[in-house]
Amino acid sequence: MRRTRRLIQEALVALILEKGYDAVTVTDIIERADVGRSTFYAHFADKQDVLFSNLDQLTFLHPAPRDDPGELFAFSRPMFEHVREQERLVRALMGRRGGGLAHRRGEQLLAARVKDELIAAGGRASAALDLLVTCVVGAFMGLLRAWIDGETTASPAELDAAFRAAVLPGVRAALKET
Amino acid sequence: MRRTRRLIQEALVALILEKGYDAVTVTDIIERADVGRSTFYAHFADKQDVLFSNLDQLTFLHPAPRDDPGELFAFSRPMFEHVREQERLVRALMGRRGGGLAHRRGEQLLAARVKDELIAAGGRASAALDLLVTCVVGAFMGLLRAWIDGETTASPAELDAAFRAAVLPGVRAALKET
DNA sequence: TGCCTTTCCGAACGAGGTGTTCAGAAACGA
DNA sequence: TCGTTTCTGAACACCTCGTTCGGAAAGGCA
Repeated sequence: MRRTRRLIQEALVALILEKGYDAVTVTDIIERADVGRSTFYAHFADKQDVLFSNLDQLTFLHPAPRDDPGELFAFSRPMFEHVREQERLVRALMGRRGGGLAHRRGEQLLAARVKDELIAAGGRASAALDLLVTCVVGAFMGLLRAWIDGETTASPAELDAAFRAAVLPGVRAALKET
Repeated sequence: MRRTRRLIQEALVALILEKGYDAVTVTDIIERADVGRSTFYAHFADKQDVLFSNLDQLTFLHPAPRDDPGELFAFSRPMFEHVREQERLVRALMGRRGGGLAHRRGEQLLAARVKDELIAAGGRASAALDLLVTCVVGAFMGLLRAWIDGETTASPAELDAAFRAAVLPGVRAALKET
């Protein structure tokens, strides 16, 4: 049943926020969800499976594509806003407490997007461009995790501004050289 | 004995490179090190303790301080070079296989250093500066991990160049505004 | 209502990991 | 040679995992 799946997913999210992903055991989950042990394994392969099953619900990972092809990194602000709206779920899945697994998924999706934008803006695919993408993604994910882990209380607008200010000058300079 | 400690540390490094940190068990370690179980617990509290005990040997985490106060982020190139020299140990401790624990230590040390440099270069301590620091550290650690995990084969000089090109324009602009 | 199918329950199991304890062996220094 | 430090490895209680299985509960359908 779909209800059972949801109970298990929500139990894991709640427990991650309390103890951190690594400390949560399957036994914890089934007790919290009030579900039989065999029922758990009928729906999910293991703990990680539950974690990933929550990932689809993170709307900020699937932002609206290129509305305005003129502006670079237009995803930034909406993403930070989505993150704030889904604060609870994001904190559980993407922060330090989440064990880093979901974080890597986010990095990969973002890297693909950033690379697309840079190429669309005139960059040529090359090893140097990949390094630039890595820097941009690193900066963005750094800000994201700082906010998720409560190291900053900045608003989405401020995070967006900091990201653009830090990264856009270097990116523009790199694109002009091509 | 110091020899025993070293045997255990080296066993963990070797095993991380083979299986990844999470998959390594204490039993694995003592078998590889050819050491009694009780001996292990006489020297280390647990697996994580062994991991952290290796951290002091990472020379790139303790770079020579501010030789030339004029140049921003002078640590970058020497760090990438140190990383290459200690490739094996760095791969085990700082890469994805290392479980991310040591990676966070590196982030913290680097963040403190970057913040110091920015303030020495005329930046004023503020929330905005902290966000900038986060971006810079994110970019650097992103490059570092990309190299560690074999996503790029760039040389230390190339990594350094990519880091500076991506980050310095934004940093200079931010410093001028103050 | 009665029947049948799907779903869930929870106890039990074996396998494997953890960290501790302890008596004895080995190495070492004086 | 003697005494101290260090290591050994078996045994321990405890926890977690993922599976199995008989039976209970829920739900559709006639």
